[in-house]
Amino acid sequence: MVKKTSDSGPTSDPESFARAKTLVHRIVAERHDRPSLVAEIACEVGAEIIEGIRPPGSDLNSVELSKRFSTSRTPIREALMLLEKEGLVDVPPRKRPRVAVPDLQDIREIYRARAALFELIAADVARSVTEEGLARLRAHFAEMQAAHRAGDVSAFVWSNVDFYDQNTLLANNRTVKRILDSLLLRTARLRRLSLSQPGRMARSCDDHARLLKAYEDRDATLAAALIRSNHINALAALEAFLAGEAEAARA
Amino acid sequence: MVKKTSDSGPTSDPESFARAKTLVHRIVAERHDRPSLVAEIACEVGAEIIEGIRPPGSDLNSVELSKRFSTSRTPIREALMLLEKEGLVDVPPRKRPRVAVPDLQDIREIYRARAALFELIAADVARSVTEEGLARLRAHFAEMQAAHRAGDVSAFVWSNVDFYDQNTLLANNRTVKRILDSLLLRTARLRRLSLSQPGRMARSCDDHARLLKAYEDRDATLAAALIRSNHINALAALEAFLAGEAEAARA
DNA sequence: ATGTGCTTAACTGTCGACAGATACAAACAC
DNA sequence: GTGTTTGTATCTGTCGACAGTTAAGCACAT
Repeated sequence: MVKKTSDSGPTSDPESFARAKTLVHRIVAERHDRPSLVAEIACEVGAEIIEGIRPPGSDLNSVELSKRFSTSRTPIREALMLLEKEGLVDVPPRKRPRVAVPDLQDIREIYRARAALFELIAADVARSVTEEGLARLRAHFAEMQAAHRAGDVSAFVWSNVDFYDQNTLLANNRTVKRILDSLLLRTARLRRLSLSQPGRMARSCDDHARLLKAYEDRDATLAAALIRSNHINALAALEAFLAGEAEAARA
Repeated sequence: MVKKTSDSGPTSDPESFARAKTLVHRIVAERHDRPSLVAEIACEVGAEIIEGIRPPGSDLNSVELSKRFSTSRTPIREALMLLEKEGLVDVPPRKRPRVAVPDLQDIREIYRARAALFELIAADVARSVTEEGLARLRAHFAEMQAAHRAGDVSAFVWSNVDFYDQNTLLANNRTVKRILDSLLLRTARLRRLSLSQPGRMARSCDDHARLLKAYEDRDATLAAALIRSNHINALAALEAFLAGEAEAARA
């Protein structure tokens, strides 16, 4: 059963949902130039997963979805396969598809893989970045700061996504971009949790300021080290949050 | 049209084809515990692509494939989507599916991404490897040496795949393993070309001997640096080969 | 020979239906 | 109250068909 976005909890508002949908579209429907039925379904359902409207482990009934989108089950199956490819959905053979349930090991692995790949592209960016590229990075950083001052976690998360997107764009590396996009999707729901911890946004702003400085100095080694530690910090914060949540659940 | 393996050129023999099929199966049908129609089709077609029986850019007619496998087009479409997910096939919307054509930039990106991720896991392996793990790595290395002495490029390639597989296994990192497997698939056809260059197998043996030594010494930093340079070397050799081939094509 | 427009055959996306597998629920045993 | 079996409703995998789109072939002009 799908909850309407109108009664969404603190994890989803219409604006954030729209951003989530755009993100899924960019990643999942990358090459689908024309509006495609399958892509539309995948984006909608994917955004619902990212925004927490469909919690991990919940059923993705293809009959129900086909009614909702007024199609047959064939496009639904394809859309679910697209989302499975991005790690958002589990489609075990002959069993009911479900929203993927990432465990702690998955999360650690994803953050570490992201760290390693961002190291690679940060070094490339530091070497080749133009003044225009720097300006774009600064703009996204400014958005992050503004969201921080406003205490708007959701806006902060999306500005942060934009910032890293700009990095992958500047590195001009399609393969790594694809992989990072996919990994991003799988942690999109968790990022907000991590950043909602007190002091986390401030810390993240500091980290990104230092990274920006390294880019300005064209210091590839430092940029790589910084972007790596940014991710390790984010992972630590997320682990702390999840540990606290597990504690709370026990009480 | 599908060529039979019996009239295959130097890029495919039945044994190598079987290995290729097993590889595709492991990656593409990872969680399909039961023998599945879709997985079977994907493995067969994927192996044909890797082995060069279906050259890059050739058509993958779903009607023809459905006749060949005696199924309807639905499982064929799913199998092609699985292979697209691994980068072996291009399925543009409303157009004919084709075998993917990796360009030079793709190849560079894939090798560099592989280098970055193998760096990550090599460090982990060096820190945590047991004597049993080392024994397995040595066994695969011995196979590589044997293939080198026998001048059997195909056997060398597959032993090399086993060696790296053992690395990802020892690192116990499912996420990175998945990514590396996927990247491996896309370059599987090219590895043989690279390694068929004179002196390349000898060089690769030397590189792997050093890596093994670093593991024995539990030297994470050195292991990471070595596995990285192994990949950079392999890329350089491949680029040299492709440049030579382009030259030959022009003449 | 080369390029251009039309015709037509072939292919893809989507559909509704059916067979077989799965998971839920109720009845039953302990 | 708990665990096990059985029955049933629901879901998935696959199919053949149809409509709309693509591209290959052919005639014709340059």
